[in-house]
Amino acid sequence: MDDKLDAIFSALADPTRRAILGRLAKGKATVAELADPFALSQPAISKHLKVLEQAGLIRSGREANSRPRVLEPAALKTIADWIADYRRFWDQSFDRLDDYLSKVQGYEND
Amino acid sequence: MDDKLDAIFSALADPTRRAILGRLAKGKATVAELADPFALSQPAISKHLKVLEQAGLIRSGREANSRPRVLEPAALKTIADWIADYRRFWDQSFDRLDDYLSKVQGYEND
DNA sequence: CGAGAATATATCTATATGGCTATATAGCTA
DNA sequence: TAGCTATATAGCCATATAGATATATTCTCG
Repeated sequence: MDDKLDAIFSALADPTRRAILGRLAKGKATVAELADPFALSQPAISKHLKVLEQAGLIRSGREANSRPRVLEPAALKTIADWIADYRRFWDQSFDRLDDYLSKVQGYEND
Repeated sequence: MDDKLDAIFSALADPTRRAILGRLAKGKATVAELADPFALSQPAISKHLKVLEQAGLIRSGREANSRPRVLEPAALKTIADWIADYRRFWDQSFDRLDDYLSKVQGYEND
């Protein structure tokens, strides 16, 4: 798990890679599309994509000639869960809100 | 802001540093106390602390002979906010819950 | 099958990072 | 002030990372 967190945090510690995730949040994209906004070589982008994929933040597909990438939310959830343990430090109302919700359980939630 | 995120994510991409934050979540601690659980030299720990401090994740105090560290939650909130933009990708109920809360606003929240 | 398009891999270079040991600094306390 | 304690800084080494360019691979299409 530590290794997972290492890889995910490390992958996110780069503005290019975060921007790529931002783009993928709008939907599937090819390598060329992902590279377009940047003044970087295509291999540089491929390298960033490899880092993201190894961290589990994205996945590669296969579509004719191209290998489109999609977001893989599980990895983001992993670190969101990690951070959640610290939430009480900045969000005063968190404990009470959490408490409140656990009692309500009546709101629409499948 | 990108620089800030770079520094924070990068600081978190190390298990030793995350463990230090975990310890500080239980309260203020001296460098010696923070170093204790690890098989690392004192200078190595001091370096990690510097990284955490430059990322804004901790602060140094001054108490007689020692320089105790405390958690600085704002930096963690910064990345929690960043991740929040992706929450809808893994949390199906998020949109509706968010909607629900914005209507209630009557729960105890100062 | 041959050409072109999309992407990956290899190799090289420069810089960053994490660890160590040795040493410096700062504040108590006798 | 001298010495002890707590911590920081300097300098060194090994490895990792982010770029680049050149080249290889894999499909598609005529």
